[in-house]
Amino acid sequence: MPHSAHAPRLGDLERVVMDRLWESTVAGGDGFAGVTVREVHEALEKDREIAYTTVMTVLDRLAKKDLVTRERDGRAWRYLPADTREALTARTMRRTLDDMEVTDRRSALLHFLDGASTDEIADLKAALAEVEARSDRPASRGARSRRPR
Amino acid sequence: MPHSAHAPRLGDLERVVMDRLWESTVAGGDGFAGVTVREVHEALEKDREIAYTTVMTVLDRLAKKDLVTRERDGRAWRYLPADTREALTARTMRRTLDDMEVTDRRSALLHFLDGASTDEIADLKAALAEVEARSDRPASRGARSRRPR
DNA sequence: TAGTTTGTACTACGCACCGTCGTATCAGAC
DNA sequence: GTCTGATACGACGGTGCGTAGTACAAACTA
Repeated sequence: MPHSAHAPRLGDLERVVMDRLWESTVAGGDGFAGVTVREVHEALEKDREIAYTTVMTVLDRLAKKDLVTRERDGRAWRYLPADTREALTARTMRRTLDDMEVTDRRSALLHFLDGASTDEIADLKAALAEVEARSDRPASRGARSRRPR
Repeated sequence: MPHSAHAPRLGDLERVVMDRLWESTVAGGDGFAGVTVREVHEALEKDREIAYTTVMTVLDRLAKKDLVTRERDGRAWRYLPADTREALTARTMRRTLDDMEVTDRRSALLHFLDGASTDEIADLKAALAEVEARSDRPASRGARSRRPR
């Protein structure tokens, strides 16, 4: 198992920038090749005053943390989220669970469910059903076996 | 929804100290009234060199973050973990899930399960069964309020 | 081709958090 | 009244993050 990189904590601005990248990913659809610093900056500037270089620094740090990747596009870089929001969320949750070295995992999960809405419980059951279906038919590879590296 | 207190991040030493408190809680059993700075210090000193006041500072900070509570005992304070390891773990996980504002929670949970062992899946199912049993018999009070020690 | 624009790279500053501890001080036991 | 065990308070260095300036290279443009 290729134990992926940890999931570092996100600062407030880092989070806003990630939000922006994720948003662009959705909007951009399949052939999405990332956004430039300028694009992120212009988007953020609609809400608050912020320097272009600030955005650049943040993007740079996110890249160093492997939360985003980047590809050259002429002189500029195009930044892409390394993971979906959902994958990063899951990784962070998992890291918490692993790091805390709980002795009674069932109890921890119980506490977790304690704070869950009925909607969320339904989501969880759906997810559970899905992994089970998956392991029932391990041959059906393709669509779902794509791991979010 | 009454969004409970946040779950601040733990530093390395803070974590070690919490570990110690939790350990004492288990060992101390029911009438456990907390440990003193001295006791924590003596325990930590077995593994590494560390000043008494360092331990005091850490305990103090943990108290300020409401991760531990303290009660007077003569001139000294006795410190107790505010939550079990399991409860804190769950709260931290929940916080991640809530804060990340996932649009597709089912997908996030699916990713989460992706990293789970079969053991863990079993734990999760057990926990799920438990909350369901609980909500099936909402009249059976006592059960809900009895904390899973 | 010289100036303007557009983009990055590098450096820096202030603040908050955390590991680390020293010093001051205070309440009791002798 | 001094000694001991305890706290309170303050401080310093490192690191992460928000913030941005400056220096410099490439590409357009007049």
